[in-house]
Amino acid sequence: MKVITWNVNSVRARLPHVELFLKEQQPDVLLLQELKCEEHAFPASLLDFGYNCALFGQKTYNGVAILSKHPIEDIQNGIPNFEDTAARYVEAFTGGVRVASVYVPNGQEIDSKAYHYKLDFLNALYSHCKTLLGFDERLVIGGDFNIAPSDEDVCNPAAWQGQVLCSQLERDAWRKITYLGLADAVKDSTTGAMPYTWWDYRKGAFAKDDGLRIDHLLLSPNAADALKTTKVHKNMRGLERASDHAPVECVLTI
DNA sequence: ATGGTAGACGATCTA
Repeated sequence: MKVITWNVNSVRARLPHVELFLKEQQPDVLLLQELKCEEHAFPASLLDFGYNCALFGQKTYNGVAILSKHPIEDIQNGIPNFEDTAARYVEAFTGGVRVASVYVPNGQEIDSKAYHYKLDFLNALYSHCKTLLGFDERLVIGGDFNIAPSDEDVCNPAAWQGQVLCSQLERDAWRKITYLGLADAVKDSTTGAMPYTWWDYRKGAFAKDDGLRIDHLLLSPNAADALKTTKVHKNMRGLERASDHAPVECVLTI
């Protein structure tokens, strides 16, 4: 089973890329973030590729979805027990796996209101992950976490020292979630340099490979036992009018 | 302390 997560930065602006990607990669499950549209505005053509969809949309900002070749059941919009006006989390059971598409808040500036909202969101995600792990299912949580877990995940750590995406409190929150027993699929299957998943549109960051690894796939023990390969589809970031994020893939032997 | 780019949207806001 192939599961891929991708922050598309507007699904309508990225329609040709997403269509191309579905055709070429045929993922079983595609977890999307930053749709930037409501459900009625989601491009129907994407479902013509043979996908079912669980969609938690929002106008202008945020919006997350699960596309799956398999039937989708047990859909949950938003993190349970967390008040949030933003559409940043959708979860469902499909093809024998529980999957979630998560778009963690960016945080804007250290100590800003947005930063504390990010930490609150991560704390709620931690609590919910603890609940989900109690189900003892195969679980894949994919998304844009807006956290580079360590300096190995940053091309230029000095420039990002203490900044949002790299601050200690964010990394502490990440560590707390993974220490529940969730595997960082890409890290665990990578030898040598970590692949980046996001490159800023500004200052020619992609051309310089000045990126960060902030999009992740977290696997429960049952899913991690089945992990075969991972891959970052960096080529998608190099296209004209690309999202600033590349798709991140894992293949499970189930 | 701001800039650089992108997207939605129609002046700024988020990233």
